[in-house]
Amino acid sequence: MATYKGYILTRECLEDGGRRRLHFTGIGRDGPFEIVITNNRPLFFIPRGTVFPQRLAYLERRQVDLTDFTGNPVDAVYFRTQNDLYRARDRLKAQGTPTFEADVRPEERFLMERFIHGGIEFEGDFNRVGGIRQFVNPRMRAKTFQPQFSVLSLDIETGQKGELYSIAGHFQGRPALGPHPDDGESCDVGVVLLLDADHEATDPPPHVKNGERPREDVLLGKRYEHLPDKGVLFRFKTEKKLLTAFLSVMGALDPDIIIGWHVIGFDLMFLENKYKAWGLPFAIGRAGGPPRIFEVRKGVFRADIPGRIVIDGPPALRAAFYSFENFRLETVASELLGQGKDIDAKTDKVAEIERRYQEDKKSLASYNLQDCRLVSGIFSKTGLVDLTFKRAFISGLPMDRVGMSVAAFDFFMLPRMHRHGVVAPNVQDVESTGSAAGGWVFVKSPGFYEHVAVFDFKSLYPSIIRTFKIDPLSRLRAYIDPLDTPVGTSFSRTEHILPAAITELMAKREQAKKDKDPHLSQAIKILMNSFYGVMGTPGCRFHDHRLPAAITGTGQWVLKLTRDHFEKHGYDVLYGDTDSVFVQLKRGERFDADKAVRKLVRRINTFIADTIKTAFGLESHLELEFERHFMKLFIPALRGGGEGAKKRYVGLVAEAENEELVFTGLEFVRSDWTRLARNFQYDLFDRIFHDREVIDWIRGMVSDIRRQVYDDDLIYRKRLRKAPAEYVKVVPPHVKAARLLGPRAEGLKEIRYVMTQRGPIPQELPHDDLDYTHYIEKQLKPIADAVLQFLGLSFSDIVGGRQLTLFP
DNA sequence: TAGCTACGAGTCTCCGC
DNA sequence: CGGAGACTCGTAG
Repeated sequence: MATYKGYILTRECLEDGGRRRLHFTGIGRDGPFEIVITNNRPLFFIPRGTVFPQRLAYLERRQVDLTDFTGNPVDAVYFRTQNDLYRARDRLKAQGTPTFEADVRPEERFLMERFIHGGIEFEGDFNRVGGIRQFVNPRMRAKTFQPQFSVLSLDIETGQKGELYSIAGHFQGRPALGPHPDDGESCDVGVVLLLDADHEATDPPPHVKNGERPREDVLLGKRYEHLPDKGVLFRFKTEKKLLTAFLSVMGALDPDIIIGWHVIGFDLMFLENKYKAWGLPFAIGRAGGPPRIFEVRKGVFRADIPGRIVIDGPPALRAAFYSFENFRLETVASELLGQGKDIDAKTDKVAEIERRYQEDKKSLASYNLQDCRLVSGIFSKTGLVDLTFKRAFISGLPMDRVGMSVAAFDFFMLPRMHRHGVVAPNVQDVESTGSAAGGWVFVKSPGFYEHVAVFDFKSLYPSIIRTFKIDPLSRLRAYIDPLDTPVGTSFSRTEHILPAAITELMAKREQAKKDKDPHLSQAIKILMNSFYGVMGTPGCRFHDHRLPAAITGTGQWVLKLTRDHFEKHGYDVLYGDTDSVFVQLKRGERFDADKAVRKLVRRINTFIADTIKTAFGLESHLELEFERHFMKLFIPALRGGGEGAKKRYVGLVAEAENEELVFTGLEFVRSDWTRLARNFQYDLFDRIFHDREVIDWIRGMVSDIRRQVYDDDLIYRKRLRKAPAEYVKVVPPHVKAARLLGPRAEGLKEIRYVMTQRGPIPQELPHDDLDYTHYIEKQLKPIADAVLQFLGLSFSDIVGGRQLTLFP
């Protein structure tokens, strides 16, 4: 028996005819493998002493040294199949008996109990099944392994009547078969399969049958044409031949990861239907298996493909906190790569695809392949595959589910709770225990300030969890050596799980920063920050609102402590939000601010550590950091009155040669204000912070608006969170606009509209009667007055009141 | 096939006058 | 007709 290392890509529990097995697919140095586990039995827990209902099908009931959350002992009950388990759970529920952890997916449980985060070392013999090495019940243990993924960027073009025009793929990695099948070198190649009834067809590459590896070298087959940039084009007389050839291409390239743009909800779903319509198996999985594609929520799709992972560009970018004006491929590509598509946004995309298909099929093929390359480029530039891998590596979740915070918490917490003798309830049985307050926000007075230092606590909530031992176990065991948090709720000083985990994660994160591994660092940050959130939702089996309440309440206490300390030492603390304080530097400190803030940070951290030591007998892991120095800062008043507004400010940062305006919460950063307003606000503050003239400039803006100079900047953009007809209580302007689109508004998620004499009108409808007065009054005036009032000026005075109140 | 709360602004709608 | 409050969205952290 040999030992292997590898990485698990997919995991599932398969069950048919009473036969049940866990199925893991992955890749190692020697290519793909699958692991089948047949000797694993599903289980849940029940209260000890429970009497089973009649004819309950189970294998074994065993006393175990575990209790539920209330400390009552439980038994483990084992079943032959998952179906037996679910039936038993339901029958027990019907007689009022709770079950525990009956909803934990068995394949996840298998991995989490072994602390396997994808990387494994395993020992056993294999058989070749479907061309893939299959190991049955090998010995397995966790072992770090980072594979070189092969990635296929996939995109299709379709006709208006639902024809499949072409399938394109840009492949990077080591193909199963390819230009260099023997030496296993990495390659970079584009393939387009094109429907062309008139062209003399090339022979389709040989179909890969189930259980067989392709014998031909598809990419170097004899009859193909070249496309720019290492692309090859195959033409097919019929859709059926094209679809068949695509299976061969998938078999030959054999990618680990499929990427694309809405690739699941559009491309894969479209293809699935096509294969079905032609009576062909949609066998794009490893060893020829079919994918399962489904809509998880409205507009959110998932694809489970045997042996492969699908990562869709837009949701993956969102999860990594990228933000763009919109998530169209051309927008994101031009932003990240500085290039657009072959067909630019202004032309009618559908018509252009149609034209190319009719007149110049080869150019359609190039276009199709170019989209694939754009997606590849976006993934490369952002490192999305690596980030996704690192998130999976840190959380234990599969790469296509890394965003699932509750699942990540389960994966971490369940096995550790078991080792502390506790089992958790089913999620279904969790009820909300109440809600918790959040962060504390304060603001002193609105207006202009100079030399403001911003400090914030590094990972505040994770540090609080670590310092005050806040987690589900320490709450359950609060009777053992208790400590009281500043909000009163008590926790055990000695019995806890999360604090040590956070200590470890923070250390790993420091190391990742040293190692220049930003994705690992980001993955750790995301996971640590999710702990607080999940404990506050009844969708998490460990929910107890006292946990997040203790975290946020302690956060508020720490922030107040910090502010008070600064004030006691004679500083004005102008503003604070959750984990930050804005401190006015003293006159003497302004010229060597670096030195001053270093000293302040040292002093406050010592003070906080001393306070926590004295008051709670705990070692502080809180760390205030210097964040930035605003040369100038403006805090607006509430629109309604004299108070300062929270979560809204703009500051001027100047470091060496570089200067930057930082807007927070203001119109400039809000996507639902017009470009006119956003540009106006930026330029206005740019002028004011640099003591430049504003009065004539504002007058000029106003007159230019009426002279139609800014007509392209007058578009409002707003999301529609419901269908237009579903807004029954109030009908806001963007909904009014959407309704004018009639059936065209179907499924519309976002509307762009302009304000006309007739009211809001969708951008795509004729509008030659723009309401300039509206834009001056509603987009310029409020932005101007928010700051002018502090300069003894007013917008109306500047532009002349009559001009505003009189309709032209 | 469910992380959290705090906050501001604009507009609409209702209600009392 | 004016004010209050609800609704909706987008944002900070």
